[in-house]
Amino acid sequence: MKALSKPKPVTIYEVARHAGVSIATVSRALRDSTLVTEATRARVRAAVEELNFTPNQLGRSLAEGRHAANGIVFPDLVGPYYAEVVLGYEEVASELGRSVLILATSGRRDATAAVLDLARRVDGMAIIANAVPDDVVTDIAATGLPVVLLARQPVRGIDTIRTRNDRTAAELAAHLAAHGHRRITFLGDPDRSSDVAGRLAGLRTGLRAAGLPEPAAVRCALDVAAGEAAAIELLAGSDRPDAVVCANDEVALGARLAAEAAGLRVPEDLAVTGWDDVLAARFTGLTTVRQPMRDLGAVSARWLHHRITERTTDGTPVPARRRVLPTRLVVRRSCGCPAS
Amino acid sequence: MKALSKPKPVTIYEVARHAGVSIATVSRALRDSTLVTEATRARVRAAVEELNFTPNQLGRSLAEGRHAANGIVFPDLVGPYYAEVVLGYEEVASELGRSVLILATSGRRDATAAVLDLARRVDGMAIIANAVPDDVVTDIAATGLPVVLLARQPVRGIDTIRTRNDRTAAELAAHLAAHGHRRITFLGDPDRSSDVAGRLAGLRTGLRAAGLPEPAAVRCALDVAAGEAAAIELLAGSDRPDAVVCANDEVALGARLAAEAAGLRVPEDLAVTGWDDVLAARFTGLTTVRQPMRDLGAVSARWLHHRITERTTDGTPVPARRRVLPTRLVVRRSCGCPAS
DNA sequence: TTGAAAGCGATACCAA
DNA sequence: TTGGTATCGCTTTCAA
Repeated sequence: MKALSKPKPVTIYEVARHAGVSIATVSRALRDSTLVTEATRARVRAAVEELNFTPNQLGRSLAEGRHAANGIVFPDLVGPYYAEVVLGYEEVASELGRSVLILATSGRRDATAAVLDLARRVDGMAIIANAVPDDVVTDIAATGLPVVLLARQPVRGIDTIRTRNDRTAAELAAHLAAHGHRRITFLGDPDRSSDVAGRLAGLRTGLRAAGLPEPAAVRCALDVAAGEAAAIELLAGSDRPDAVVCANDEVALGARLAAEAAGLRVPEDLAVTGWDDVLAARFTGLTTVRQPMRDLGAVSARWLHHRITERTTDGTPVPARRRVLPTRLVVRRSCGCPAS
Repeated sequence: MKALSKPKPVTIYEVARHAGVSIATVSRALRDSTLVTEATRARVRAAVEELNFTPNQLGRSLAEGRHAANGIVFPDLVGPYYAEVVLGYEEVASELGRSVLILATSGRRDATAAVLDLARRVDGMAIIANAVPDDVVTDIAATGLPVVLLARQPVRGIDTIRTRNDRTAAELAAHLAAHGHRRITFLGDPDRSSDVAGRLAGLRTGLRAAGLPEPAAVRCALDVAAGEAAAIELLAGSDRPDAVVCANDEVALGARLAAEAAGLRVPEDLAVTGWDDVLAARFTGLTTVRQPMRDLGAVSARWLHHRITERTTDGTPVPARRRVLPTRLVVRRSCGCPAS
């Protein structure tokens, strides 16, 4: 063992010298097939083996003018929601030979700077929900960097993929109405998420169609504690609802805790529904809505790849794409249905 | 608008020309403070503004000889476990000014190649559990690339961080023994995860200490379906246990389903415990063990950063570090304790 | 089929 | 304090 301090990186030059060829030939041998004799290719391979050469990705990328990497930006990874999206994204991206850089923006003051930094390291990026403000999104897209938006209000000229909120929420409303629930309250903040806004809008539509009064809406964050706190206050009020439709499952679970604490039975005294169908929903009989989160990530990775590769063959600007993935009402006990 | 086809990247050269200085000065103005007049700095800044210049990260990294990026490798992101680890890792890494590349190896044939590719794109990487085989780990570490192992059997010469399995599992065993459970079976595969192996070992130790017989061990994967299937078979057998200790919460939830299907009450007829304390555990009264997953990621990011930065000042090779983070038994109903 | 050499876009050393 | 220029490691014409 020599000095461990500097593991002396092996470059293409050494390989070339070792194989008795030029660096150009080494480069070719390592990628093209046609332009190199099988004999020389073998010599190069041998040298590569012997020297344990591994091409420097930076040099390569710089020369090729591409990163061969994609980014994905999300608020955080709390709860299974975003994690699933990221997983679907990663799977497809790496199938397509691209590395994946992640960035969580929640709770950091320099989110914008971080996203701009990310933009310098990738050939395209997906942005989930409200991870970054609109103007940053448009700024980045204006750079020419391919961007795809997920679970977020579309921005002009940018590809967007969402999951169905309105229609399924309306369906949920009809279902609750059929159960005889009349005084329905929505728990969640429509101003902080376009998904939540869509769910509330759908709920409104559905209730109206059922001839029921407008639902009240109580703002709260998307976690158990927030849902519990909001529900405690709500249930202590004079005009207690007979059903709460929650923006997601965590909130619903929190609402349930509040109901228990208030001595109310679910669903007899208070129906509760969620959204996302997390594991806990299944095991607590929570009626909810399932969405194809993995697909959301997968599709976005695929779209991004198209954008990235198409942009080399510059033709007419391909118009922005939109897609809404289907969601499905999952009926369990908490809405008033008999235990299955 | 001109041709949108080639957004013509703005380089440091244009900025230099625009500001009437050399590229060296531009570079300085954008980083050092001392070596540039405030006046010239202003001119450079103006040019940067006007041209909307953004430095190319590849050029920069190549020149600096570093990626300013870290990798993290995990089997998958299913369940909250790895997601939390990744989140903790990302948070610290980006605080330290490093980007984060992720790689999921589960269910891909070319896992090794993918990890090696990742190794070319980062200054260091964390590897979780059995995401990649030992020999690959040592190969990468031999490269000189800083590596830290998480929730995994230590490898000679490599930093490793784990969470406490044995001791807490023994504690759990004692708790179950105190409940009067005597015939205890373990559900999980100790051969596929050092965490699982540690939990089983701890269970053994604890039961022995309590004067109870050796636990049976039934192998199964770490998801609900696997747990359910394994438990169905187990409970159908002639020598039914009175408690099953599961390798994680998902398995425990599956076991519970099996118990219900078999007409057994939990915990009266069968006690069930899990590991991880996922959300569903809390809401189903599952006795389990909580681990600091976020910390696991955070600490590893910090260690990695040390390794990466220390290696410039080459001195004596710092010996590999080891750390075991504490875990905590969370007692709920499923072990036999009264509902709290 | 192969080699020489010109980039790719920054950093940083050496002079001035 | 500034400019000129070598350098990082690779890809890719252009000739031979």
